[in-house]
Amino acid sequence: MSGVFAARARSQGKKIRTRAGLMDAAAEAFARTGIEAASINAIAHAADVSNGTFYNHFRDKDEILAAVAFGIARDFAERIDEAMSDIEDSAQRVSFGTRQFIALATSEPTWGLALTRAVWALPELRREVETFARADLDRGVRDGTFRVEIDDLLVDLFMSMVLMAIYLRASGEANEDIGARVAEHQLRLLGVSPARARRASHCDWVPLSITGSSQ
Amino acid sequence: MSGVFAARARSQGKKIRTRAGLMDAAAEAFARTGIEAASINAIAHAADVSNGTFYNHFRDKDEILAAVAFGIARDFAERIDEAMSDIEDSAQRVSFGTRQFIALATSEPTWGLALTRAVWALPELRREVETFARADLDRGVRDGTFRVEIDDLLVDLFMSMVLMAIYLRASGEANEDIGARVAEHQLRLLGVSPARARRASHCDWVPLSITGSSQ
DNA sequence: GCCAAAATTGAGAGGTCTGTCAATTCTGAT
DNA sequence: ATCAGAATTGACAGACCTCTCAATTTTGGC
Repeated sequence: MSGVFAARARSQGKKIRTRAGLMDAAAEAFARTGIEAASINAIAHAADVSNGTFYNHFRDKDEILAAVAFGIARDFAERIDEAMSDIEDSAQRVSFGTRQFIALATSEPTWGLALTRAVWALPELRREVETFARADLDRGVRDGTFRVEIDDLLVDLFMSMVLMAIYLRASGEANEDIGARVAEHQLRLLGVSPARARRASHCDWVPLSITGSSQ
Repeated sequence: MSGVFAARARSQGKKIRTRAGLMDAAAEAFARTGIEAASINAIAHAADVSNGTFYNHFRDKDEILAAVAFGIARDFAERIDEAMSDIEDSAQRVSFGTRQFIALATSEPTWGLALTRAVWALPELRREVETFARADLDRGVRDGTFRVEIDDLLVDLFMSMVLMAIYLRASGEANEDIGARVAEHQLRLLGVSPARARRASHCDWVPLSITGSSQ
């Protein structure tokens, strides 16, 4: 029942394993109660260490929040990047990225919610995720698939749409096709024809899942 | 230097004035430090009353949060509704609503930020604002201006775009034309032609402002 | 101006949280 | 197996927070 950080650190030395356990406990607490309400005492207790040990690994809550959030974001980006390495069509790449990002965040709600909460507390995290997303948007403009100028605002809006989708999914207000529907809206926003937007976003796919792909 | 709730309650009885002072102080605290970090002690102190007085008006922080957030949202909705009573064109109405909402939230950043923070804590608040926005979307579908089906997801996405715009504006990352640009993206998403979307969202207008219109 | 009712005050009980540190236990290189 | 250094423990000081309540001040209808 240990988390993803711990699973990945299983073969490492003690210090790294303890750190990973704290990060899993923190992600779980951030997701369940929100960042502010998660106390260091509670995180340490959930990780089965004393509270003093927390301070041997992190200076304060901000530091573990950054470690957790950037760790999750980087992990998501790597998985998605790898999974779409063989997709050439820009519209397909954008819709695939959106769908997979939402699917990953949903397959491990702890991570998804922790991420949506952290984005507003860590502007740098938002920029890092957006840089990742922007590559495929620029690509689509270069090859003529998209007919709008890609600027910071557009990328921010895409981000806000994905965050809303993760929130709706995690709170039970939306079902699993929300990723495809958000992707379709995004493609229309990019100037793709309605027919092609629908085709590119509702095609068959294999959703990634955190637990599934690390095994 | 007192806030908007207080200004509006100036001619009322003492109890109402004290309550309004607490609500202004709370909005200010929620906007500056976030909802969780704002303590009741600090709110009472900022409102120049003792902490015991707080409990004479509100049961706890949730109750004052709801009062503040619904108060702001209702105020925004009324002002915008009135200001666009003579606009007939559906595309114009939608873009006007978006622009004015962002302009109002920006003209009083305290209110704008308090609102964006409260939306995630009060699902009922989000639904109320969305109901207000949805009327013009449905109208546009009926009269043939918009060519997409309006469902809950679409309205949620519009909301997320507006919240992102308010956040960017309040954090200094965007300038004042962001409202028009967001409105333009929204119209394109609704199936309006790019040319008409641009025309309807970038036209001349008179931005509302909280302080300005109550005087 | 009077005075009952309403509103406000502020001290404090009881609770939680952060961050520290001396004492203890564990780890892994030899 | 040994042991020096690394990691962990848990009690605790100091800070802050919520909510209560008896005492005090203010309000506004007459």
